[in-house]
Amino acid sequence: MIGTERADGSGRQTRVTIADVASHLGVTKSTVSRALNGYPDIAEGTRLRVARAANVLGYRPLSHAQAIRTGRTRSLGLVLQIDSEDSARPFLADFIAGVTQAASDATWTVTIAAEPTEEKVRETVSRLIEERKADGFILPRTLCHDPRVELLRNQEVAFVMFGRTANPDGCAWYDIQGEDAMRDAVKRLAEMGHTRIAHIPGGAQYFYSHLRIDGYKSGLAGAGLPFDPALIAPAAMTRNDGAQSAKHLFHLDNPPTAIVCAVDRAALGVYEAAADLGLKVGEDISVIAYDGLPEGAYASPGLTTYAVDSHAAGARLAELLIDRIRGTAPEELRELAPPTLIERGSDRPPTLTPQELAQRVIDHHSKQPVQWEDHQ
Amino acid sequence: MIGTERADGSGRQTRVTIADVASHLGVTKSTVSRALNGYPDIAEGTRLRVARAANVLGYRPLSHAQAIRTGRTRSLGLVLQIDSEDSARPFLADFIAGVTQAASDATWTVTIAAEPTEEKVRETVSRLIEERKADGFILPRTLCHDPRVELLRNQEVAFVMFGRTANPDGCAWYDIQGEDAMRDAVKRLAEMGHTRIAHIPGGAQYFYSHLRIDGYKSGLAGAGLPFDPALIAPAAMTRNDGAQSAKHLFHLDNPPTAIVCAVDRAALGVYEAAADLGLKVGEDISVIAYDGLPEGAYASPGLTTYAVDSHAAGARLAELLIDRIRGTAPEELRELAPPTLIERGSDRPPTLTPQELAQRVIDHHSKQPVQWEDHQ
DNA sequence: TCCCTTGCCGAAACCGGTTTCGGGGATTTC
DNA sequence: GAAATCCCCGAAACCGGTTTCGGCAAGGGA
Repeated sequence: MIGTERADGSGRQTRVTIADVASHLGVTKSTVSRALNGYPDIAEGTRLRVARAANVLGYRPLSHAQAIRTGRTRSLGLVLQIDSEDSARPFLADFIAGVTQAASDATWTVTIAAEPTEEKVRETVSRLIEERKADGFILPRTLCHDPRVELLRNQEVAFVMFGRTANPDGCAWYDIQGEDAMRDAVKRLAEMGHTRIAHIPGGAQYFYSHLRIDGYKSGLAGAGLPFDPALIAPAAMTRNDGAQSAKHLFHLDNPPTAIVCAVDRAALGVYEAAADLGLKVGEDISVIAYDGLPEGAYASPGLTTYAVDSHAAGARLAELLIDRIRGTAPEELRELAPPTLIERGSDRPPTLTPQELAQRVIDHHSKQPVQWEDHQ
Repeated sequence: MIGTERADGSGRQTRVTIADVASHLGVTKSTVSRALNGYPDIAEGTRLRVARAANVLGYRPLSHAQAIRTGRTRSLGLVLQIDSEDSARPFLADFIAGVTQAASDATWTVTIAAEPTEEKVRETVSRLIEERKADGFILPRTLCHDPRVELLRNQEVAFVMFGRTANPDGCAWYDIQGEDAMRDAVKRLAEMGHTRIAHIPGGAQYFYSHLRIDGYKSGLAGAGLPFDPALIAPAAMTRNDGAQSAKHLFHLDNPPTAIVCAVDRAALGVYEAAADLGLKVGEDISVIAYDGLPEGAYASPGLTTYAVDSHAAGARLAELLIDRIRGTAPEELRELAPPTLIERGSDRPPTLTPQELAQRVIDHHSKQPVQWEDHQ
């Protein structure tokens, strides 16, 4: 008769089932179920009585008992790729907090996994689908041609991307307009008086890298500056690679006095390369980047950068995915958000012409032994 | 008759159920279930045939269908507390990777949530228990008196702690011996010639802070140095607090020439305070800390610290929790691991006596306007 | 007054597994 | 040779929900 009290013999409590609230009201399970799930063929009064009784008795539907019939677990899948070295680390806590809090608010949960390689990520996604541990997936760091997207499209499993991709068919997404950030950065530097503005892009496999290059170019066009392919450095996703790319730029015959980086980490490498050549960031050379890593604030001078709100992104992605799982068309679930500029000290009007800068680099080498390949 | 092929009318694939593999072999569902779950009353030959058929047909039991009867979801719960400001961020990626990879290897999954406050953490844990979304929980950052532990003990839900706690009844744990790290740090500094060695502890609510203070004291005792309560600074968990605590120490009449910090972040604050007073870390003042944050490597000089392997910790915690859920007694699931020293440049033999150091601080103030309360 | 809707809810099947119960056949025991 | 065991496995109940189907009563139209 009861449910919330102790079990028959053991000391363990037995949970309140839908049958308990049904018998408590003198109706059947089916009525309770339909009332709670908003079916239209339930009288308003009944719906209220059921809701109240469920609340009073402390009834919580067992999601996996529901799942057996509905096929839905009310769970979002999040499979991260975490390689041993520096990856999306600093974002992660905020991003996860955003995703899980939005999920919590809708009484959904998040099933998370992390794998070191792209292939293992796919395997894990497959396993989660097969075991129905997740009703849909959030895909961070989307690639131009993303095998995860292929997989999920084929299996007809719902997903949303953090970022855009080459083939948008059937894709829902949330993304920050990194291209606008790059455009604004160039504009900003041009207005300060810089005329030679370089770009260090991110890895070509990421779709955003291409968008940001486009943004860089349109920034040049907007400022009336010519586009010089030599000013697009080799891609850099890490501090070390950023340093290499920066050295490459500094040793150009006609070097840039400002560098716009696709990612903060590369910009921190620019600091390193500048220091090695006796150049001061924020004086001899200006830098603007993108991401909003905390390290940028501790660098000296502080790194001017466009920050992304990872918490908000995660939260919005969770909401979009829930909508997607509930049947909203992917075309209606595409959102872009602007980045926000954090002004610090790394971008200033130029103090040197490109020629003077080139001379400084040459002078530096004549004073010191060349240390070109030290960051092997 | 079949299952792996297309459904009746739709184009969607229908999954392989236990009934499919049963009819494929001409046995009943119950036989298949018992064979797969290792029941003793199944003939060895039958067990093999079932296993092979399941494999060939690609049968994967639906964990939530099992859960409805067994009450187990094969899912580990991980509820993090992430406050807006700096928390355990850098560890997090590695830790999560460790937990999820170990869970994956056992074909378990991880249900994650993050909440900003202690209270909301408890609410979420309760919800996950009520909805049976997790069979047990991993508790990071255990407090001396941890309400989460109370909750789980009362509900008789399995859990393992990352860290120890005041009342170990019914607790399983994995922890790094931070007390040994503090002891060794003091020993190391004493052997270098330091005689005034201070300690900046972590927050008193964390059990590890007390352990580390004990380690610090036993290090002093081991080196034959007297314990001076004045050398235990106010607790500090952040850079700013660390700077305050360090200033407090530097302004002592008989200041320390070396500081052992319970956490890296506080040590980075020591750098700040030292710089403000014109003191050089690694020369005028030595610092050793604990955590192994990446920021420590970028500091100048590099911070000597004891690092914890978060990935290994997460992985081991997942394994312990699975054992715990399967019924192993908590007393048998308690493990301690040693931290590993990362030697960088922040600890050196003393170049100043405490008296000389005190004089340097006084001289500094006479040269510059006092800026005592600038980090408000 | 009668018939046909419409609104609301009960009865029962169903989802995909697990577990209890019992029974048939082979083997052992006396 | 009959009875008692033991080894396997089938039949069916069960877990806690959802969903289909159908029926009863009230309301509406002729």
